[in-house]
Amino acid sequence: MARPRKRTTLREVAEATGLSTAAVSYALRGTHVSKETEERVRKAAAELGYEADPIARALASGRTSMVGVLAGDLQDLWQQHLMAAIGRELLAGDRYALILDAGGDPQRELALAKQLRDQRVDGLLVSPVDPSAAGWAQIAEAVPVVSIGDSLRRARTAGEVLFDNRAGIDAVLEYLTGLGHRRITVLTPTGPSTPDRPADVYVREAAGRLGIAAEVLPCAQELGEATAVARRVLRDGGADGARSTAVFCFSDSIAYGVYAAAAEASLKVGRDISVVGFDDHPVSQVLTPPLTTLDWGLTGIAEEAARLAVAAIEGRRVRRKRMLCAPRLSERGSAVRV
Amino acid sequence: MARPRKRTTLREVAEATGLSTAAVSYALRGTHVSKETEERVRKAAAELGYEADPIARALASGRTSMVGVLAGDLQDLWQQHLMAAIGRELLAGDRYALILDAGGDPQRELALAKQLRDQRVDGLLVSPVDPSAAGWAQIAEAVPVVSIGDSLRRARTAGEVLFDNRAGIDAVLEYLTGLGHRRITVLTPTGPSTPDRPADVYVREAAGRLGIAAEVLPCAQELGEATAVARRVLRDGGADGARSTAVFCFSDSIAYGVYAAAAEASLKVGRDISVVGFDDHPVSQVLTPPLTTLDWGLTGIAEEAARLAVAAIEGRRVRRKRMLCAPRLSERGSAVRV
DNA sequence: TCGCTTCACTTAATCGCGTAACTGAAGCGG
DNA sequence: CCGCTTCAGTTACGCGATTAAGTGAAGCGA
Repeated sequence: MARPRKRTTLREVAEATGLSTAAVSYALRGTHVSKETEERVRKAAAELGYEADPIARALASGRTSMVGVLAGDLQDLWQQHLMAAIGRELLAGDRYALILDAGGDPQRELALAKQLRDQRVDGLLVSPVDPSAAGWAQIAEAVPVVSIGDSLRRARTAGEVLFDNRAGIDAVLEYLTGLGHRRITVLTPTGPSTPDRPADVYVREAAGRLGIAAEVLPCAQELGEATAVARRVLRDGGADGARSTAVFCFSDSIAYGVYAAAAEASLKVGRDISVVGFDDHPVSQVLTPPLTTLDWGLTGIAEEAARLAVAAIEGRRVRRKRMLCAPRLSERGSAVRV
Repeated sequence: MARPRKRTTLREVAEATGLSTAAVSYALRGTHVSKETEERVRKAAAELGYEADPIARALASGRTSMVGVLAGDLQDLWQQHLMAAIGRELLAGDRYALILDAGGDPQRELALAKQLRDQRVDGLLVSPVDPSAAGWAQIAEAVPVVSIGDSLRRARTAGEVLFDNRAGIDAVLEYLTGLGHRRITVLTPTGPSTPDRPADVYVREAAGRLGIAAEVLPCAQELGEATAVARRVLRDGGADGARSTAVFCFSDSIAYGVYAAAAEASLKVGRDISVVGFDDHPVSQVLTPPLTTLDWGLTGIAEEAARLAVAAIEGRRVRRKRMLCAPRLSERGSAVRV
């Protein structure tokens, strides 16, 4: 039998079995027909190599078996890591994960989200660039959305996996204070529009409480730029000219930039300068010294996000739509007593 | 005007303008109609917030504006990096990149490729797990496929971006030999079925020519496993009990594992042991010491792959369907004279 | 003025499948 | 034996577009 040029359609199966297309459609779903015809249809379908066209099915039924996964910015190593984990998690549950990258652009983020919705993805996981955008509302009412890392406050989402940033910030600053640091530089990633992440507020609060000085600086995720910023920090010191003894980076990527800048300046991380990261990327353990950072349980995050999405898709109620991840300080060698 | 519950359809625009759906369809494409009606239709469409349903359009026309990007294994940091770069590249050309992860499974790889084809992606970029699978042929005759890193030898692809592995291997082994190394361990990533990558052949040839001993060992990409393998290598030495003075890793990920194992064993990379990587992941520059590795020009790869795919989609002929990337040895601090 | 082309649309078919509504026969209790 | 339910299919329509083919009017040269 020569390989068919075009794909086999439902109609062809129907003709082969002498049934109507409807009967075949029902049969393949196992409802509405007798056991024998179902068997007969299945056999014919297998012989003809029939597989339902997902596009036609999506148009008719409005459903697919795909889940959209929208990354705010795939430049960020940790997001790459997270997306890969989510993809695997969903695939394990027999759903295809379509991963898209908004490239840090809020406009594009919404455009892609709409595109995904229009593709009839059954669910949408998003690690948002701009969680406060109004556009999320329209999207969330057309498809179950699970957000990761931030609440989409203007939308009714199907679930959230959040990080207890305050706890993480407190833990790190307390840890550093305990090691004797009194002047700390904090590097926070800043996309084009993240107007409402209260990270710097938390930092200031904690610093006040602990009686230490903390200077918050924005810093891009991309390694080259992060290195450039770190270079300035290590050279120039703070606003008043005094140099920090520790740098607390809100993403491990940024911390890598600090490592690079430190090496350039012949400063040894874990001796001349202390560095702490924020999200435990796998690479962090192989640095010299290994990066002290926060472990949020990536696997758990991916699992939970997938679980929430799948539950929403299947119309199941879940007990808790919001998971708040607690950080664990993964103490390695990059921060030392001063 | 209340936000419409459902999306506006072509028919609604037609009714609003008193035209037929066909006229509207033509008008929006700017063919077949008068200037005035085109303008009128555009205005009405904008007012009603009409956007064509991509699913319906795909069913009717068989086209979308999406390109599938299939990663062999997103565990691999370099592939994460590559996929992100490709995604950005395509997005810059106004096409959506759907990134999928085969997770290193050849079966799944083909299944996902078919899924993508059925989604009517206009093109497919793939960094294959199993380039010799017969299934690629069927896929490539339904959609233009551009492969990256390996030839899909059983399929007629629209283009290829290959790496001159032999040149890379020669360059590294010559470099290491020049530094005085005579016994080198080579760690190659081995998925479930990569029967036909002649890397070890190249290694043996080069080793013979250079008069050195090279032992080739398979090694997973994942950092934990890579570290475990490296641990054994550093402890046990080669088959005859002698320890290599250099480790040549066929991916930077694996090299990171060697760094970790070396640190555990209190060996200093770039002094007690030399390490060379293969693909210049951004992180490689921030390691201590920075990893000596091969630079294949990632940006160029992403650009070229996207260019080939887009050309094929638009039916343009390209002069050279095959690009062979030459490596540049990026000499940093991890390999030293012995 | 006739016939032919061009223009500006409309009609209608199609893409491949899902599903509500209908039909005819069988089963069955009363 | 009748009316009702159930079963096993069928008919027919819808999903929301694209697009080939058809149609009537206007334009135009001879």
